[in-house]
Amino acid sequence: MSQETAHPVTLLNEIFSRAIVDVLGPEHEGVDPVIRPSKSPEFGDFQVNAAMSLGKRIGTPPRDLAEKLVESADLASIAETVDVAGPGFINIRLSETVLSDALDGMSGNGLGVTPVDDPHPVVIDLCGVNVAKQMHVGHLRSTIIGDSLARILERQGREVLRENHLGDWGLPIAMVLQTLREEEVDLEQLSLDQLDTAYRAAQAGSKGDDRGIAVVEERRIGPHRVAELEEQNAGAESRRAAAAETLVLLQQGDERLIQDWHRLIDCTMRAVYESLDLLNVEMDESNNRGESFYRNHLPEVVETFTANNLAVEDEGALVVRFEDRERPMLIQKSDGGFLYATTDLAAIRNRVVNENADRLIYVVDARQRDHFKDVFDAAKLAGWGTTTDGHEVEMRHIPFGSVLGPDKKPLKTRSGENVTLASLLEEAVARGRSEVLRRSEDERSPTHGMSADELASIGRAVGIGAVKYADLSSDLVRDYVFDMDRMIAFEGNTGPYLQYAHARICSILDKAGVEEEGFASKDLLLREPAERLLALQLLRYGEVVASASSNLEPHRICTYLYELSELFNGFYQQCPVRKAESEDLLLSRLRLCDLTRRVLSDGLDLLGIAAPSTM
RNA sequence: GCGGAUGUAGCUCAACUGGAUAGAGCAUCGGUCUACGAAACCGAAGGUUGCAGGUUCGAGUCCUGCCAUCCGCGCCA
Repeated sequence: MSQETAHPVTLLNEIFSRAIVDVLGPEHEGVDPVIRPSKSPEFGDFQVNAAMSLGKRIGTPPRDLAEKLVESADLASIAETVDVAGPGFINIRLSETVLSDALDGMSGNGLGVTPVDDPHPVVIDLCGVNVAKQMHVGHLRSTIIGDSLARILERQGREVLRENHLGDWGLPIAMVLQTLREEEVDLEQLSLDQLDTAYRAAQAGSKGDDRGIAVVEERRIGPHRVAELEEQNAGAESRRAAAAETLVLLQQGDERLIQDWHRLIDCTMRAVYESLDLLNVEMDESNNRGESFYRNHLPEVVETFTANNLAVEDEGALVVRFEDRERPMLIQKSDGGFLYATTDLAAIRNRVVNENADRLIYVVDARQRDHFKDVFDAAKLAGWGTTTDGHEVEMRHIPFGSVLGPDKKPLKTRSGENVTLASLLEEAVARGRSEVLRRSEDERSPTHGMSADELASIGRAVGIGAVKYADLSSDLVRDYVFDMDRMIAFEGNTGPYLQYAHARICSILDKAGVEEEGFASKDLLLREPAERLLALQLLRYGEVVASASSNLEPHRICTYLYELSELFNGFYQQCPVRKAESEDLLLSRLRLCDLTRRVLSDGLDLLGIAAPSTM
């Protein structure tokens, strides 16, 4: 790549790194010049912030140092203006050619996204379906955040393994099987509703547990309450005993029970795949890596800990202790049974040792922070913090907040039950469709006269896109209030706003009637402020994807795309494309439109959001 | 009790990891179309960044102490 087609930030980094060494000496080799986009167009295109922190460290007034750097830096061929301002900011306005050449470079080069060269796969643990339980809003977040992170990493060329850590084994499943048998449900005709009922019956039956009594006793609540719970407990105990027997049979591979178990999974997963499909998330059976997958690995995992004195017995159970905290982690119960921590450890071992992954990402709600801290630390103690070829493994829990209702409490239905994912998506699709339909009734709308099928499909993309965008567009750890009216709005920082900008560009390009070859190699003219601002924003795309990837924060892409859409709309307002005053300007602006369209479409794809060409 | 997260305009959220006058969008008020798609654009108004200290040229961002809300804390997952 010649110097002329390099990215402006790359150019400025090189020039100012050299200037820093020239002015301050070779010991300042590799110091970051801190190049940033300018905060405001009045300051130019880019600012260099290094003079201030450096000046302080070496005892030179920052402004003087900034002057010296500017003197030493060879900017004549690329900059229009260079100024030192304020306490020591260096403001730079680049020449039109540097910008247009850089756009040329990004246009033919993956839109400026630089590939990451790492042969290790990345594992992303997402979705987390419980068999026999319908998906709810928590699964929504885990699934679409995880899917977006996967897309971002894949976009950089990394191999990503999406793993759905199914809750498909153990006592809870045995209890459901037991309940279904008692109620003589025909498993061949098993419906999701029946399964749901059985799950809740099983839960209710076993949950009048000891903990309830402990709490009641602790708080010195009346003895009648204790007696009540004890009575419940008696029933629960007998149910648990029955379930435990069922579990033993299941573990021994009882043929009929295994067959029932498969039916249970099929019934649950059919609905799961339907929702995933609607969400535009690509996952199928091959992504299932649940508890049953690891069930035979658990004794070995525990063995690794005991053999290395990493686990000790405590009140009959096996616990791992950590130096920096009181709280131990249980890996085996006093009755010999294993816990979810054990399964998570088995998964880490498999992902590192067998799949050779060097990055493990867990998209699980924020309440499990402590759990993952423990599991990661324990895995490192066991030696699974390094791949077999010696790379350090990065284990990251991506904690996300809860979805709240209008009352700011976790989202529930009016009757107090969890909102199912299916019902939520159904509402999103219905809202998207009605919005699209309503606007298509306007004779001047490009969607006017489209077939019902086409409108329905666009409406689906709008509704689902709205929900996904709302979920991904703010800092993940924060709770957010689910408000369909705000999400589906076409104004403001929403999915539909971005989709609209995209559709509008498609329409211009379509109506211009010029094929891509007609403008692909034409000169980009960036004379108008709006053209220049749009160009600068387009040039940031690669860096934004890189930052979303290293921080694992999809909302950075959302903010960027929103700003891009705003700048495009400003450009659209001020710069006629089809009615441009000359042929050269027409072609140049078509190129800007096309580049913007490609970045919008690529960015929305990283979020897993469809970009219809008409809406 | 211990540990963790969050707190920014009336509301919903940003702030490129310590940089210039803390930015957007809703909502409110006022301007732009016989439309390159007005589902858009431009403008006005709105702030002691929970509180109090500290670190330095410079703090929403780092440190200390409080306050409020939420979450977690050994044989559930």
